[in-house]
Amino acid sequence: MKVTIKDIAKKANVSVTTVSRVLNNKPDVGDQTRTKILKLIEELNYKPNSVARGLVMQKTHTIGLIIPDISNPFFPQVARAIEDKAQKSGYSIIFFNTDNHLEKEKKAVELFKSKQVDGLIVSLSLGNEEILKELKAANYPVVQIDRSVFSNSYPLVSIDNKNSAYQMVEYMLKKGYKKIAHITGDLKTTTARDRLAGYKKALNDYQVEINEDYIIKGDYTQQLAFEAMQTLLKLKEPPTAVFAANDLSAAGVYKALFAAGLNIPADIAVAGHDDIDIASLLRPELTTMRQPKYSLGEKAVSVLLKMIDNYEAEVEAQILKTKLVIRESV
Amino acid sequence: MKVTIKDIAKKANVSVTTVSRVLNNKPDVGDQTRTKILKLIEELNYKPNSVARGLVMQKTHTIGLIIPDISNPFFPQVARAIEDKAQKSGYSIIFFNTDNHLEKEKKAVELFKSKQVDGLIVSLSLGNEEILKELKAANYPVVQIDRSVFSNSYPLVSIDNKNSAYQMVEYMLKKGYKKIAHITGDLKTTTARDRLAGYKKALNDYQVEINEDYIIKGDYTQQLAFEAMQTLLKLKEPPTAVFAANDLSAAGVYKALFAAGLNIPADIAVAGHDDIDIASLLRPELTTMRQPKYSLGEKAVSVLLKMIDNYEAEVEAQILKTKLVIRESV
DNA sequence: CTGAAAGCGCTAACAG
DNA sequence: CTGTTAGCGCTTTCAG
Repeated sequence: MKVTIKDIAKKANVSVTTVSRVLNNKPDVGDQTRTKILKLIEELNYKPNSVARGLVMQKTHTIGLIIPDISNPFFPQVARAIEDKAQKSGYSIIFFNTDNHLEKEKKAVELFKSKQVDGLIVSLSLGNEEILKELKAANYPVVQIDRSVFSNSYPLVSIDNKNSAYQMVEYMLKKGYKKIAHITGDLKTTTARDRLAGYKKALNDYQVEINEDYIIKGDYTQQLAFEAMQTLLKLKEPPTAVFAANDLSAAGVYKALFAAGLNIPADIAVAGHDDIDIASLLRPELTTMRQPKYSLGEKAVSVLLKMIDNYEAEVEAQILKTKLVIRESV
Repeated sequence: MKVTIKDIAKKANVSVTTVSRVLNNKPDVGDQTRTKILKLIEELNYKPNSVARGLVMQKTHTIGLIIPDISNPFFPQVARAIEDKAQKSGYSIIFFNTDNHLEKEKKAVELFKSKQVDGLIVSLSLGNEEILKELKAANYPVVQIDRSVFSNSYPLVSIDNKNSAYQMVEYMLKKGYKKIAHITGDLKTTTARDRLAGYKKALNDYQVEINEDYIIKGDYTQQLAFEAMQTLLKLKEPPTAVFAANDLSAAGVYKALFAAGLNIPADIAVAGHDDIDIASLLRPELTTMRQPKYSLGEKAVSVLLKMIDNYEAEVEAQILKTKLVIRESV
């Protein structure tokens, strides 16, 4: 059967305490005893049961990750960074996909609490401020990633979405485009709202009137962006450029444009946001704003670990920089 | 502080045993007592500690997932399916990236054992048969996904890679291509070896001589495929078609071809494998073999759960079908 | 229908 | 330097 600390103790003729001491590299163990025990551990291939350890230590060395969808190309790199960083620090990652579904987000939090994870990295939807309030009241370590649903509660690791969108639209404006449409992201998220705000601000600052027909609601998916673009094309006066809220949406725009026999950027210019892998693979290559996806993940973990180690420590939001990546589509 | 079963018991003036009974929906509890306890649980917002439960039940309702890299576009969909299916069955997923690194794979297994996960879904590299043998000896529930490193030990959920590659090459052959090169995947994996075998077999069956210069070792990454294609182009007699071991490699091939000012498929035809999202986004759209990624993940979980529930149950390998997706690149 | 007692595997005072 | 004791939060006989 499974070998436990007792087995080691018995075979070594010592108490479990002593075994526990060598397991945890504590002093106060005779050299002879120590080596004897170490040998036994080796021989019997004993591995401490971390569930038992977790129970007494009140610490599981596990982090819960709550994201909308790991198969959305933005998240794998973030998740990879999170797992890398966690791995290095001796933590494991349990992940949970929510599809931005409020009920699933709640379920995830309950699950993680019952699993006694040491902290949470979350990307929630607007409407779930309650969750964070409760967590906060219980002093649970949490960091928000990508989007914030309740900014004053927990540190956020993200980018300045408004400014990032602004930069892109400004670039388009400076290129001479005036009829710029915007396909939004899921407006249940702060990121989508902020990008929309950035788009509007840029137009305002450059004295270009905002045309509500040019703002179509999307949800960050290719499919909806495809349909949005079709709507845009049916306009009396179609736009000459479109800023898609993310690259996946830009890909949907590409498809609609190709289907209509239009050329990018000659007929209509297209910009995206995020710089996911496919951006440089699209033809023409997509002009977009690069998010430091890997860094976001790393930072989130380091901020969280700081909170875990010392809840009182001052942990600040980390707003990383995006970068305009000029390629061929604008 | 955290509310425990004891707190509930105390407030309800009953023993913890009774509370435990209602927690687990056991009979033999008076209606009055039950409702009283239920009310208290609600009021105090009590959630059972699953670490403690896991310790006594010897069951954590957790599955360990060992994959090379979640940010490789093939895996997110698989991972999503795994998490979905697990979630539905009350299990959580801890994931671990190994980069096909033998040491990391070992570390992952050790970690998961110490965490007492109920089972493992693994995608390992050749050279780590030992791991599986040990696991097997300990009767640990494991299912291999995508690739097998030790076929007779544990069930494999995957596709018939040899046959799949064969189909693609056969299609190219029938299209009239004779000078077909192959950029392999990472030959530390069975998938890459099988695809290579399928490629060779197709050429043989169609009496096309195998030209070793046309077989370039890759590792499933875009970068190496890019370089491989450059090598191919320098050949005295460059190929007229190339079968890349996966779509990511095909993307690398695209880049090299574009850089050389060549047209696809006019100058050189390109085929991939897997049908990841970008395949239909590339221009020209990529002809490839579709892997049922989501199904692979689902099946892996259901096979594993069967093993967990009853280790003796006969669980068979699941070899799913791939599908030739003809688009524009061949 | 209910409770007392034991124990899952481990750590942590406290003695000696 | 080492062992005894208690206990983490929960489930499970076994009595009553």
